[in-house]
Amino acid sequence: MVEQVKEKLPEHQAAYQKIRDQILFGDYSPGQPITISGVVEQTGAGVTPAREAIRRLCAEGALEMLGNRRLQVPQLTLSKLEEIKFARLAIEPELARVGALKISEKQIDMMESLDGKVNKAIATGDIKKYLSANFEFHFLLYQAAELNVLKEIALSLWQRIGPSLPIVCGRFGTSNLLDQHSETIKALRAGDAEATSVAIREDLCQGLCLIEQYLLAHAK
Amino acid sequence: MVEQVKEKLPEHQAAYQKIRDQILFGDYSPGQPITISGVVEQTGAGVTPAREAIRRLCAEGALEMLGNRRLQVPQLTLSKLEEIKFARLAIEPELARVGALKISEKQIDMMESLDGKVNKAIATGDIKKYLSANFEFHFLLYQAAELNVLKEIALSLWQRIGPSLPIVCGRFGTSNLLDQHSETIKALRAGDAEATSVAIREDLCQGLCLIEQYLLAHAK
DNA sequence: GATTATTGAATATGATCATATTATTAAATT
DNA sequence: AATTTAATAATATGATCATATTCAATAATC
Repeated sequence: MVEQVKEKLPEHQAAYQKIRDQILFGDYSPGQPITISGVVEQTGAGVTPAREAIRRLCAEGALEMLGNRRLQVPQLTLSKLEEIKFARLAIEPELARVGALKISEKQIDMMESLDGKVNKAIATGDIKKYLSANFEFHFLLYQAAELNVLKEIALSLWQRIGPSLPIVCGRFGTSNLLDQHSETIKALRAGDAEATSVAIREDLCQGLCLIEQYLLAHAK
Repeated sequence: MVEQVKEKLPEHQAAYQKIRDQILFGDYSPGQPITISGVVEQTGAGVTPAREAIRRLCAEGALEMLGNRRLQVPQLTLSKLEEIKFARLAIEPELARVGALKISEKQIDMMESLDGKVNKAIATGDIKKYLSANFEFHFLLYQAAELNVLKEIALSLWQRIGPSLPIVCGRFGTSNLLDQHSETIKALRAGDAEATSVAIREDLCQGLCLIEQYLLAHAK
């Protein structure tokens, strides 16, 4: 008998995902205050599930508890960015390497299609589309690696920079966002795991350097 | 860990810390089911704060949501351990290196004292004492690094192995736990950050290899 | 004028309850 | 005997409410 996949995920998970995506794709600004009632309104969840979602996001570094019972989207400082950079460069190339060993042709096709979306978003200057397509591009590869611990760490790190990306992009414009993904696709098609890892590393470096420049320019 | 000791921290934080410490120091077993009412009893918190604490622990990988509305302490598989090993060896030596640059004499004294507790616990075969003293030894150093993002990642990784440690120790006995900490203290006293990093790396490797051996021996 | 109290609004917090879901046990069917 | 079905108990879930805390604006004091 075919088991029916009933996807009725709990409110707290639905709320978590909704807010998380909003954070990842630039719907919130660094330093923006977050309230429970705000999350309740945004997600349609009850107060208790909303609180659960918030605690989870705090644990992942996507939100920040201020001590005085207040919540906010964290500010990205230069020193925090350096930590994130270190961790991402340690984790994500490994995810890419192992992902390359396990990914299927069909999934590579999907990545190529996502790469197209990325380019289109860059061309049209649609920042949110760019962010979501870029995210999906990377995490489709990471997902293939079947390394859930490392993938969770990577996700947490992405959540920490999400809110700053629209500001950085707005400053430099999407035109400066070169597409580094074709190298990745090429390496994947060739079945070259090491080259895939290097390509992803290059991609990360480029993006992180842009943010670095922005923060340097705006440091006092 | 070392949360800011506020006047009165919220129930959900107190509950989180209590359960987390129990997980870190081996009061729970891998695969053990966790219930909300159980957490309520353990912590004295209400249902809502208990749920918040649980969600946070899930986000940190200390607990696991089973899909069927059930919770458990995660099982440590060999493949998961390999991921954790990779991440810990990437993150913790860096925390040690930067910690060595910033740590004070007084704090080194404290670490030396903790090292004494570790040795004593090994001698007396007190596993829980060993686990907590060892944890404090490492995280005092990591705390000094003032790299909160990396420290949070490290903590999450420790939480994932915690439940398996009493079993491993019970199998091999505490007598096999050589003390690798004196090298760390020596390097810190000499102000040698690189040597500190190497010493911590060695310490991690030793511990991780023990767990690896155990899992290999018990894999089917 | 600057600092300190005070008030009220907004918000977080924690408890309680009704409902929905799941697991477990016992009974019934094949 | 093995499997399926039904009933029960345990548990998670989500809503509501009373209370406590904090912030912001105003008034009072120096």
